[in-house]
Amino acid sequence: MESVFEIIAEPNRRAILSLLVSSQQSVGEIERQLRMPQPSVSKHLRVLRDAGFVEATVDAQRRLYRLKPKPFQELDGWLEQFRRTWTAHVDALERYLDRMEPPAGRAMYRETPIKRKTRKRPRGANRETDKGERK
Amino acid sequence: MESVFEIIAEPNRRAILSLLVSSQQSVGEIERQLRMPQPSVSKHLRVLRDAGFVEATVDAQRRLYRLKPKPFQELDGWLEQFRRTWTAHVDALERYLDRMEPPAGRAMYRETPIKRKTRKRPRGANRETDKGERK
DNA sequence: CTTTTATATGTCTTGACACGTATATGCGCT
DNA sequence: AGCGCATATACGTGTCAAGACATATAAAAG
Repeated sequence: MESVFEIIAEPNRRAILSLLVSSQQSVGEIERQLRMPQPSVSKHLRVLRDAGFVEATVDAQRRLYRLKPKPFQELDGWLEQFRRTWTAHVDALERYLDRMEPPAGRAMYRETPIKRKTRKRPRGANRETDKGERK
Repeated sequence: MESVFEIIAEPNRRAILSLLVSSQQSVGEIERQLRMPQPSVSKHLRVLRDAGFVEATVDAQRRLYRLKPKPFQELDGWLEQFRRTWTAHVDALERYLDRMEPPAGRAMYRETPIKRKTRKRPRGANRETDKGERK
């Protein structure tokens, strides 16, 4: 469970993180606000701490947890590569061009001779492209 | 399942998504580049399709998959709430502003410092110890 | 038509993980 | 000392999803 992606896949963990946005919180406060059993909270916090999402300072018997930025930056960095995919009109243009021509100069390292007798865009509607399967 | 976070928790799915950044790819191309069994690719693509990460067009017997923006936007929206937590770190902010110059820009950085006093322990705080049933 | 290519889906197994419950550790107070 | 509060951890259990393998479907090539 090493990757930041798996960490935030858990809804309760995301809830905890969102709680901590406003300010640092103790385990008990999180427990009350999320109405979640304390062992659950502690365990999730443990995961979050190990992953670097939060850190805790000791205040007597309680621990005050607060956010740490690095994993979020990592997430943002990953999202970065997709950003131009959705950034407004540029995206539409690119997709349009992509559809017009086969990936020519784009070849990665695996070049497969795609011989295509019939051209693309078969006239028939694509049925299973979207939903219904079941044959 | 079904949340975008769980979708991208899977490393192979993230690999597929990253592959599709450059251009649309057929299942076979993905299979070869990632060196993973074809049924695996198809299954992951199925999940990604259902979640709206990708869409496919039919080209004869093959399917050409390409990215769709919405789930990424959703992720970005979630990250938004944490951004001020790390905007103290310069490079992330820079990288972000780099992409944000066009008109219709959406405000992303706020300078409202929410400073919270660390609360001292509430004496005799009577919380109702809600024992409500969990989900 | 038969074979080959491309992709989808079904089934079964296995392993990870989240949860509940119980218990342990630590601290402050009287 | 003992008690109560706050948090952590250990254990047993059920669920769900990913992988492997086989098979189904569909279109193209021969």
